[in-house]
Amino acid sequence: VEAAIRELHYRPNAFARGLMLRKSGIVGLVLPDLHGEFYSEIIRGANSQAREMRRNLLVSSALPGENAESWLSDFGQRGLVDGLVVMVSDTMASGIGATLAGLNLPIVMLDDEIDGVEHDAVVIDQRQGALAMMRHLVENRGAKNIVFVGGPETNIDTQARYAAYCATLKSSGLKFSKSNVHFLDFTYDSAYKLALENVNRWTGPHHFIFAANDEMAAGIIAGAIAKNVSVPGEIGVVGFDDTRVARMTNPRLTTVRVPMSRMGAQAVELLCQRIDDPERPEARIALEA
Amino acid sequence: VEAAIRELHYRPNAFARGLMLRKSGIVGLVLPDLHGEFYSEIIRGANSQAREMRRNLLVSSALPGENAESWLSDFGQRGLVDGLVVMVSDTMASGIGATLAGLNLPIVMLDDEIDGVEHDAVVIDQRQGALAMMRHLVENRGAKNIVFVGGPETNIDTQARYAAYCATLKSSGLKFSKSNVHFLDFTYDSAYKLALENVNRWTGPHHFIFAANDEMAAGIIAGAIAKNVSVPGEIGVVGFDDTRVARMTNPRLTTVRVPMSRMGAQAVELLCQRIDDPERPEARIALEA
DNA sequence: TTGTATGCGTTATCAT
DNA sequence: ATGATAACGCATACAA
Repeated sequence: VEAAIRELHYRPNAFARGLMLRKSGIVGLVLPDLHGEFYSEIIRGANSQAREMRRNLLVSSALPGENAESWLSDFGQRGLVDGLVVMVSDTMASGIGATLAGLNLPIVMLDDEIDGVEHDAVVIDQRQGALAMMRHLVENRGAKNIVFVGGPETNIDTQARYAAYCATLKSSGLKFSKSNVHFLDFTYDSAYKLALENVNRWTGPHHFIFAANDEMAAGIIAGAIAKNVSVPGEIGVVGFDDTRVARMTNPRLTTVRVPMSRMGAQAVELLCQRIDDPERPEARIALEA
Repeated sequence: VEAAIRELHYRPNAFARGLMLRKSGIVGLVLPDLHGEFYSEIIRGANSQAREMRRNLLVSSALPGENAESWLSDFGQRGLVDGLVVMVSDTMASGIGATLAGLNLPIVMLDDEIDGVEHDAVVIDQRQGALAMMRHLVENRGAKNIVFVGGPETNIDTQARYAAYCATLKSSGLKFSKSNVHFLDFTYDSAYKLALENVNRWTGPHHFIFAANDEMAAGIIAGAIAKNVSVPGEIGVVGFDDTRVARMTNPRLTTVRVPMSRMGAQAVELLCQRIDDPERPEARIALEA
C-alpha cells in the first residue's frame, strides 16, 4: 500500500476527509486591519506556529465599510475553519461578541475578551507596560509635563495606555490637562502634522510626549526637528510597541516592547490545543510588555 | 424555503460542497518570508482583492530549514485551495518550478516566471525602475561613483537591480569596481554595520549609494550619521520600494516606488479569473515601478 | 486481522 | 417543473 501511495502520488482529499472528521486543519486569523508592522508581525508569529502545529492559516481582515459581522457568521458556520483567532481592537464593535458566541467554534481573542462566552485569550499586559513607561518618565527623567498622543479614542490599546497615563499623572501629583491629550490614527503623517502645529507649545524643561505607538513617535520627532526643536534636548519623545521604526529614529526611540509575533504564535497554539481537546479549561495568557 | 433557511440559520457545508464542486473558494498565497513591510503590503492587497472576489485567503510562508517543496506538493494536491499565488524570490530554489507544475493547479507567479509551465504572472518592471534611478543619479545628480548595496546575491530582485546598476555604469562610462558592490540581507542592522565600516571610504563629491531596499538605505544613513558623515552633504543615499521608512529618514529618502499591494491584488484577481475560466489564455501583467 | 457497507452534506442526474 | 437518487472520497462500524 505504501508503495502504491508513492507510485500514484496519492493524497487524501481534504473535502472528503473534512466531511467525516469535521475538521479542516485550517485555523482562521481575523484582524481589524492589515496595515503596518504590528499586524504583520502577528501574522508572522501565527504562521510559524501554525506550521509547527501542522495547520494552515487563513488570514482575513474586514474591508472598510463592510459588514464584518454577517460575513464572520456566514464564514464561521460553513465549517471551513476549525477555529478562529480574532482581534477586534475597537471597543465600538461590541456586536462582534454575540456573533462569535453564535458560531459555536473555538475562539481565541487577541488583546481583548468578550463577556459571557467561553473562549481563550492572549492579552498583553499593556497597563503594566504603559505604567512602567510613565513611571520611567516621572521617576527617572523628572517629567513635569507629559503630552499623550493616542490612536483612535475607541481603540482598546489607546484606552489602556491612556488609562495608565491618567493614573500616573494622578499618583505622582502632576496636573492633567485636556489640551495635553490628542487622539489620532496611529499614523506617522498625522503625528507629524500634529507636532508641526503644537511642538512649540510642548517644549520646555522636563517636558515629554508619550505616543501610543512608535510610528506616531517617529512622526512627532520628525515634526519637532522640522520646527528646529531639538529631540531630546528641548523635548523628550517616547513610543510604544518596539517596532522596527524604533531603531530607525535619531536618536533611537525609548519604547515599550510588545511581543507581537509571540501574540500570534501563542494564540494559534492555544487554539490548536483547544481544537484537539475541547474539554480543556479556559486559558488566558498574559504576555508581559 | 428561504424562510426556513433563515429560521434554522442554514449554511451549506463547505466540505460537502467542495466534494461535489471541486472548489473550496480558497486561494493560497505562498511567500518566501513574512518579515517586513514588503510582504505585509502584498498580503494586504491580496486580502482586499480576495474579499472583493468573495474568496478566502490562505497565507503561508515556509519556515527556515523546512522542505518547502514537499510541503507545497502535499498541500496543493489535497485540493484545499483552488489555486496559488506564489512568490519565490530566490533563484536557487529552482526545484519549486517542477513542483508547481506537478500540482496541476492554477498558479500565478509573483515577480518571477517558471519555464515550460503554463501559468499567469504579475511582475514588476524592476529593471526599468532601477535604470530610472541610476539614470537620475548619473544625469541629474552628476554621480561619479556609485556603491551598490543589495540583498542576498541569489535574490531575484537584487539581481534585477544589480543588473541595471552594471548596465548604467557601463553605458555612462563610469568605472565598475567589485569593491563597490555589497550583498547583504535587506535588513537595517546589517546595512548600518556596513556603513560604519565603509562610509569613510565611500564619501566624496558626487558619490552615491544605491541600496536595494529602503530599510538598508535607512541603515546606511544612520551609520553614516553615526560616523559624522553628512547625508546628503558628503554622500547621497537612495533606496528602493518606497515603503514607509522612506518617509521616516531624515532627509526623506529618494526611492523607487514599487506597487506592493497592487501586486498582491492583481495576482489574486488573475488567479480568480483563471479559476473561473481555465481556458483563458495566459496572462502576464507587468506593473510599472 | 481482513474485508464490506454505511454515512457525512452537498450537487447533479435521472425518472416522474 | 418536481421529486427521488447516485456520486463525490473518505472514515468507521461491523461482519467475516
